[in-house]
Amino acid sequence: MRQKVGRPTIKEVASAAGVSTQTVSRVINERPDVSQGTRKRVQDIINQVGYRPSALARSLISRRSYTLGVVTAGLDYVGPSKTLSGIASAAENAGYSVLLKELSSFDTRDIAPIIQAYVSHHVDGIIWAVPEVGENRKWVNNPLMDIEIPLVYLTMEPQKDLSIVTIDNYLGSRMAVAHLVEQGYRNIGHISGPLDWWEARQRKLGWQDVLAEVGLEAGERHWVKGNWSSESGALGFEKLLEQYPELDSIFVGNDQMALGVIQIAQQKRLRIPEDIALVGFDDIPESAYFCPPLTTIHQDQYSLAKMAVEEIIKTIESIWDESEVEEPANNLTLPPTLVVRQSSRRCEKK
Amino acid sequence: MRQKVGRPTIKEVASAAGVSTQTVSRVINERPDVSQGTRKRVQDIINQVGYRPSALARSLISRRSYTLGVVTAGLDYVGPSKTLSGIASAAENAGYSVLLKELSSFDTRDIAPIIQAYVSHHVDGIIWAVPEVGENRKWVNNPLMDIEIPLVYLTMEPQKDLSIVTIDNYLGSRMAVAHLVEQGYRNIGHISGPLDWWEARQRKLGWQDVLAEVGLEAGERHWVKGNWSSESGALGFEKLLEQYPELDSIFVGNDQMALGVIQIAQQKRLRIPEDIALVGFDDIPESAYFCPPLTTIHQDQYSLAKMAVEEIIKTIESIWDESEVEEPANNLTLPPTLVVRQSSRRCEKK
DNA sequence: CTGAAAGCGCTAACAC
DNA sequence: GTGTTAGCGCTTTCAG
Repeated sequence: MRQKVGRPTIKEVASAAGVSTQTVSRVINERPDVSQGTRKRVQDIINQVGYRPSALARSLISRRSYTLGVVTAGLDYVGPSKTLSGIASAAENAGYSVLLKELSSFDTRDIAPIIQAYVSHHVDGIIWAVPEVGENRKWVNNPLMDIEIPLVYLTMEPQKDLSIVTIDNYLGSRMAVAHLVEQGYRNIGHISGPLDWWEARQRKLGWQDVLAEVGLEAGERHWVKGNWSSESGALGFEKLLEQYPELDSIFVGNDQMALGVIQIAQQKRLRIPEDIALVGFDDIPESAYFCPPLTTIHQDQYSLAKMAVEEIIKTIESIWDESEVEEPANNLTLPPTLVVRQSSRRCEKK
Repeated sequence: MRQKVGRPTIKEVASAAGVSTQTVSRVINERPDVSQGTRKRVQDIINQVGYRPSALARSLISRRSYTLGVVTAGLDYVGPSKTLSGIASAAENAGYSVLLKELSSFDTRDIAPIIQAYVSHHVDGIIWAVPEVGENRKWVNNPLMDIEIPLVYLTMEPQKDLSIVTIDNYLGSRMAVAHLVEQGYRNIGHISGPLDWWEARQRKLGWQDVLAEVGLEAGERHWVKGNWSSESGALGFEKLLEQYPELDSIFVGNDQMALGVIQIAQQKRLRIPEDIALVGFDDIPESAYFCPPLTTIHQDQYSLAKMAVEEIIKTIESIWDESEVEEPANNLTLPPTLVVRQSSRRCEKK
């Protein structure tokens, strides 16, 4: 017959120390109103039996779980996993646990079960760290979403009355294209990401706008659509070369696709940057070691994540501080930076 | 004065439906002993008020949380994040939540706080998805670890009485080197990962053993140490060229370092594979688009993760099935596969 | 089939 | 300083 041991409870500690459970509670919560002697005695027992207060029971009564629900998607991409990493460490530092949920697809529309699960777990806040794709944000202003739980979104179009933290993709794209213009390139093509992604649209728009502003062409034959993969970059480049033979440089929607471009360029004996200059987006670790090293736009997903966590915790705290002033929803936009490497340096065509 | 709204409780549902809380409980747990009429009436109220049973209260009483603690590290690496992705989806499918904790460094030795936090949260099991580095497994057989919680480890040296799920790095390495031998290469160097990593040691060992078995040299001057980064691969390659000039091929400990090798090779006008053949390890998505495409060893981290989750859930269930037979600790080892691309195809040196 | 009572592990609000 | 009483939201006896 197996003896039921289980973990020590506050009651056991109390009786072992000869005090009431209330006193033990005071000790573990570091309340001042316990005498030194009692405190030490209780603390000793606690260490001795390895007592850990039940977070469950505590959350149940205190109505706070110190837990954040975090929704991600595409953890096999560099961006999302880096973001998650930032969220996890920021939450940890703030004393919050992370209840993770990964969406099986980017454009999951039925988010009710997820929210409900989080409600059921009494999370104090939710971070929606999924990029905006297709209709996957349709629900944000739904009546269904009249949740009492603070919610912060990552990487979506800024919107009134919502807490959103995002990288400025449009600005990044402008920086990339402006750099090519400065370097003297005049026939600047674009390989975009899938246009149901908000980020892909922003990046394409930046390209169009900068070219328009300096009086260069950005028409239909000057760009092609990819799907973020290296393969689509390779295919896209071949197509672009056909429809835009004067092409002297490309702003590519992400680094993976740029890698595909590099491969085709090698096959066709096109030199980078002498024949075709290249700028990517994302600054994945490998991009510094492409042949040639890739000029790209660096996004600091880590800071982004930290800001999101700080934002949501601020909101949570404000609810509990009884400060009648509800924390207003904030839109925070982080600027990316340009990293210049060899793939875009101006070289005279021999 | 702020009205306390809060979420609906079982009590409210009960009184709204004119039944006792027990009956509501029976309905949400889909117990058979409720009449059709009552069931429907209760269910309607539930949907109407949007009632969700509290997972906290349930776990507290049922002593099961249907939650898995998952420990990772280095989510900015491809491997760990892919593994986490697999764990998240497998857990989801099995109806378990994931409480995530990311270690700030690989060789965290003081794991007590982590375990204690998980105990406090009543997790049903823990998946330790951190690679074995340095002394970071010292605690596994500690008395401190006399936790009642099932624990499954990923990616560490198989060990009796522990549940371990891992890729066979040694085998993968053997496959890589054997492939080079088959292709006719005879001066096969190695760039290893940091040797405090178990995986790096395994990969190096496979290289040594295969070479020894076929009567080729694998001495001190035939390998150098890297740290997984592309930069270290580049540096390592330069050093290796000096100390091992006859070098005709390299088995590199991971794909990132192989990328560094490729960069240096281009600078030195060494052709791959004509002058130097290359095999990597990991099969990161980019490796198919390196110049040239990289032959490498593919590890299926996703299946690995799935197996770990299945393993731990089996153990958890076995505890609750009162089946006096404790589930024995299992060591599962998954074979990787060789992916042949251009970087290792035998070409006659012109 | 349904309800009443007890209690999971803990803390808030009061007594003493 | 410390103990008592009540109860967080739910489920498990055990009556009816």
